[in-house]
Amino acid sequence: MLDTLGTLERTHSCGELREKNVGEKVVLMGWVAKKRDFGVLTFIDLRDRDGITQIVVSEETDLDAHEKAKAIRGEYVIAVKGEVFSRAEGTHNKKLATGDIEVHVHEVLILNDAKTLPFELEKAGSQNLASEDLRLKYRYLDLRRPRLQHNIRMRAKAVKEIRNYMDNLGFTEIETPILLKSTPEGARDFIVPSRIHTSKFFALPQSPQILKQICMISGLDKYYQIARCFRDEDLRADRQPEFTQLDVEMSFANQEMVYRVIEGMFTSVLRLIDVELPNPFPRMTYAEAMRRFGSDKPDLRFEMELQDLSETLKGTEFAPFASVLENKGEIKCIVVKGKADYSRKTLDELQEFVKRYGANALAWVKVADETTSSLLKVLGEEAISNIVSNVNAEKGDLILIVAGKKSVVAAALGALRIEVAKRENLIDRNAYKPLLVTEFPMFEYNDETGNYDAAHHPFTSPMDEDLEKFKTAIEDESQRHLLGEVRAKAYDAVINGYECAGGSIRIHQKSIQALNFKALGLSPEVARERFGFFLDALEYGTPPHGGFAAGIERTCMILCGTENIRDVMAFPKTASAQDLMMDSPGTVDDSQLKELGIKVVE
RNA sequence: GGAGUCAUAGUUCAGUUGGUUAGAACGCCAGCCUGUCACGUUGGAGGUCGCGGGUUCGAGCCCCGUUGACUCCGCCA
Repeated sequence: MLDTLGTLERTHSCGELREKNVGEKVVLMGWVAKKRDFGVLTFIDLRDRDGITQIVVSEETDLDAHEKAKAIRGEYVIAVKGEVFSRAEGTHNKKLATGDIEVHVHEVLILNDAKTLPFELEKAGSQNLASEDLRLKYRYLDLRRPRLQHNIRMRAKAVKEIRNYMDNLGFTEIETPILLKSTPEGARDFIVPSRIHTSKFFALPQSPQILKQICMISGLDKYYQIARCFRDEDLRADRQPEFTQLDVEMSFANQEMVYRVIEGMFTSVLRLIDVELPNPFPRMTYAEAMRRFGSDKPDLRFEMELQDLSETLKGTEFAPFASVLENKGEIKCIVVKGKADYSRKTLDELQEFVKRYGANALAWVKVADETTSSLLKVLGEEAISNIVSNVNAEKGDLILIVAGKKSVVAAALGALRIEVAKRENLIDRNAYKPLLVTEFPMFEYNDETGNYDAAHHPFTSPMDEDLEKFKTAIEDESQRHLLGEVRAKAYDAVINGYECAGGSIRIHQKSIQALNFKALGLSPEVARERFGFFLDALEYGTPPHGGFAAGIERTCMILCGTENIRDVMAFPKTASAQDLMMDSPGTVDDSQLKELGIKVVE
């Protein structure tokens, strides 16, 4: 028979009692984390959100309470009444915050029992957690782990800090609809059928982009929102189909003003973990980031920058390299300090690794008394020694070389740089290195369609310096390739290699917007069909404006020191976008479908 | 859409060259135990080796397929 709570109230949490509370009568409630039974004496580790307190029940002094304690099992929910005692000398537990005291209990209430859990929450002395699918199925149990509880609370603190910060700067929190209209470009939409308008569909927002711009046209001036966003795309360790952004837009703003808001926001949030970010953040153009790090989101916690060998190898007779250089490709490398002793097996692994990014091969030079290289036969000793001296490699270093298309070399070496840093433990876990990446390209060439797509989104403003180029490329068909050179007023904030925020200054003049649609290959009719209301709005006095969106989960991953987005979300989905606890997505009744006018085709 | 890794007791894992009755630790159940906190100790229960097919005298192990989890490429304006 279970006990009832009645009017009993907790006096303390399980994490707060200390030496100074000795002698106090207390009531604690929580879950049984562990029971240690000594026959006439029983110890219970009682856990709640705040910590663990040791409970002692003795048969000698409290026969009834002890009888009850005997029946208690793991994860039972109990309430105890007792008195705080200082622990006897030699029995203090330094591993517990409450380890200097214990509660001697004279009354035990069993508020609820519990089945044996399908997995142990945390095995003492072991890092091994139960498999992820099991923990996701029983997410409510996994969430009992102190680590996850800490992360969830850290996330709440971060969001609260962000609200304070934005509010102090005079921004207004504005909610925008979750039921919007589908637009075909960008990510795939989640669509929602309408019962009232059979055969018509809403779409969930990929982001509130257009609506926040409309807010600027409305004169709301400074908008922000902690906005849920939905994208029906494949997942990654840092990507979920629904996620949360701090979405910000401001009027009469230039890039510098937006940068200050971004810097201040991350600075105030990182202070939650006692980290002081530099002010201002270091900056790098997109071109420089790609050149030096092979990535638009470089991790600056370690060096190992990419170095260019194209000049060194100019005129080489080695056909693969010669043809790469002829076709405007690149030959670049990274120097791995002191790793000339890498085995053939390791180098093979790394070669397989870069092949994923489209590289044909990974060449290497081991600098030693007798320098060896996979290229020795084809390039000759002199060329190898030129490479060694031009990249400032020293004895004991390993040079890893990739040749190919610029984009492939950047992707392969950029990823290899991180892979090697992880293998060699070169990343300082306590370092926090922010970076503003600026001057992103306005367009990306699409190999499949032969079109230029918006690199950021179709409302991004070109840089003033590139406006002429932009216009020429659109007006003169033969100069279309210039689109690839136009830079945008677009920027990202990167911390420790994670793209934590991104944004742009928007186009606020209708004529430029029309040109941009033309550049993107959107006919006026199609543009009107998709964005007509927005184009209309642009005509009624649109202020210059811009903003950014910051990923709440990625920011929290950094705050919590985890590399997995599921660790900072209460109810995440699996890599195949399922919820194993609710078993969603699921089917719906035929009657529901009928009402919506929808037929499922098998 | 593609690739890789993994799947054996409730959990985490081991399982030799394909060969008798598939093991360990933790957890669970029962007993003993007055200072534990990874309690100790005695005993016990617990297995469709993810699923389907194949090779073989014989498959946890080899082959094919499939499902799921994770990671990556593509994708993510």
